[in-house]
Amino acid sequence: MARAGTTARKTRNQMEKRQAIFEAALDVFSEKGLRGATLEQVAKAAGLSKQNVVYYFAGKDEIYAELLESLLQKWVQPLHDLTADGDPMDEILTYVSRKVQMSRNMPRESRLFATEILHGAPRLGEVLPTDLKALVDEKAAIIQGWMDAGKLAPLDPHHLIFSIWAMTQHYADFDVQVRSVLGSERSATRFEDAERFIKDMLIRTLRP
Amino acid sequence: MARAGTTARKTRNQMEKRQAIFEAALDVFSEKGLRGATLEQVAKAAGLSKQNVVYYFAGKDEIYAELLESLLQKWVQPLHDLTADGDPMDEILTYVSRKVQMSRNMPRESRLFATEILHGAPRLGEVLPTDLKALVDEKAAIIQGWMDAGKLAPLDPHHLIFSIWAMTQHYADFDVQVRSVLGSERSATRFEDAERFIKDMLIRTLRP
DNA sequence: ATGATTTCTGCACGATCGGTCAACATTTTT
DNA sequence: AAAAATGTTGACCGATCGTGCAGAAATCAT
Repeated sequence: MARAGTTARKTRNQMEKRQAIFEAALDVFSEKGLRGATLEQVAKAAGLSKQNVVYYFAGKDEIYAELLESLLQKWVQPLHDLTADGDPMDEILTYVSRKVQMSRNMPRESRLFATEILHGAPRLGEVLPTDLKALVDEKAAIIQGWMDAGKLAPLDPHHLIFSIWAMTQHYADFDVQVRSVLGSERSATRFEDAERFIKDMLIRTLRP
Repeated sequence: MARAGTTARKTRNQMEKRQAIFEAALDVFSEKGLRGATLEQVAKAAGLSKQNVVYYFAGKDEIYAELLESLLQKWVQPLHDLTADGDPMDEILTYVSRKVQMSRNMPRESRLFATEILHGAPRLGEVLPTDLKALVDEKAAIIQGWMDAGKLAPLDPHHLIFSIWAMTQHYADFDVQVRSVLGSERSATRFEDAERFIKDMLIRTLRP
């Protein structure tokens, strides 16, 4: 057959190889960007030949696009899990915890999205003003409800979410800078320190 | 002569052309990244031919390196201007103002540095652990002094500076996302709203 | 075992990019 | 005005990259 993946049906082997390519692509793309990375670097990182990679994916752009799409869900999951059920402050601090945890454990994913958005999000342009906006609006409404009920200090919920994104992701995206400024000793505990700092800041800010 | 710029002496014309190339390079590099941008795109944006650009600069990498270096000073100036002389809260809020202003008026510069650091800062790796660290340590010591004097609530000054960087630069680096989530109406006032939000947050946080 | 299907490679094309060089044009200097 | 220095362009080269394709190799079904 000409190429794998032309049909929706995927064998076990195909899934594994595709997964290996995804993993390699995440490594390479997050470090060098889409345009800065080469197919051969991805292939080598996946332990395959360049032509073999093309057998499993139509091309470089398709790998990148599918990788981005496959990570999107996981990336916004913590915000999804913020619900109106729990205690307001707890919900927000738990969200911060999970976001810091993601910066620590998934820095490649963070940098991948950061680079994409930084360059204008040409491959996310469709989903940002629809899905992401709807999600943020929904959660902002919940937070607004808490504020209206006097359970949190009144602040703009959208910008509150932005500030949490910014502060938490900063430690993944700009890790080199953070480590350089902190020095080698303080760098060891940078994520714990960051989590504590951000939580302290939000507690002081949001306390009614 | 083989090339301009081989000697340190620069004529008026050379300075102007080099400036035009810098301006064009800032446009192109901040949007596409170093590897994603081509010399011809820079040349076209500068109104010159590709060969003519190479006449004024040794090559693409040199343009990028010199551009980065020429912007570095301007980029950290606001932090330099934070001194122990003024009122603690005023100094910090003024710093926030200037950083938000830079995100609004110099988004290309912000994205240029963001991309560079995101990709490991291979061309800044020397200056981050020395100059930048020294600068941040100095200002962190000032803030720490204010906290010790009971003029500000006690918090980690380094992470305080990181959080200000993160929140303010977020509105330049991830502008597409911010605008998508806010929608067209609310986007119009995003920088004013952000400045107010961040200041409110810091006032509540740092109030002793 | 044998034929069909899947997986992988060798070869190579076309395009693009960064950079070189010689020649030509313009400006400045004497 | 002549000469020298500076500025600009056209033609081109080597390298790299993404991709297509024929066919070999391996795996699987019968």
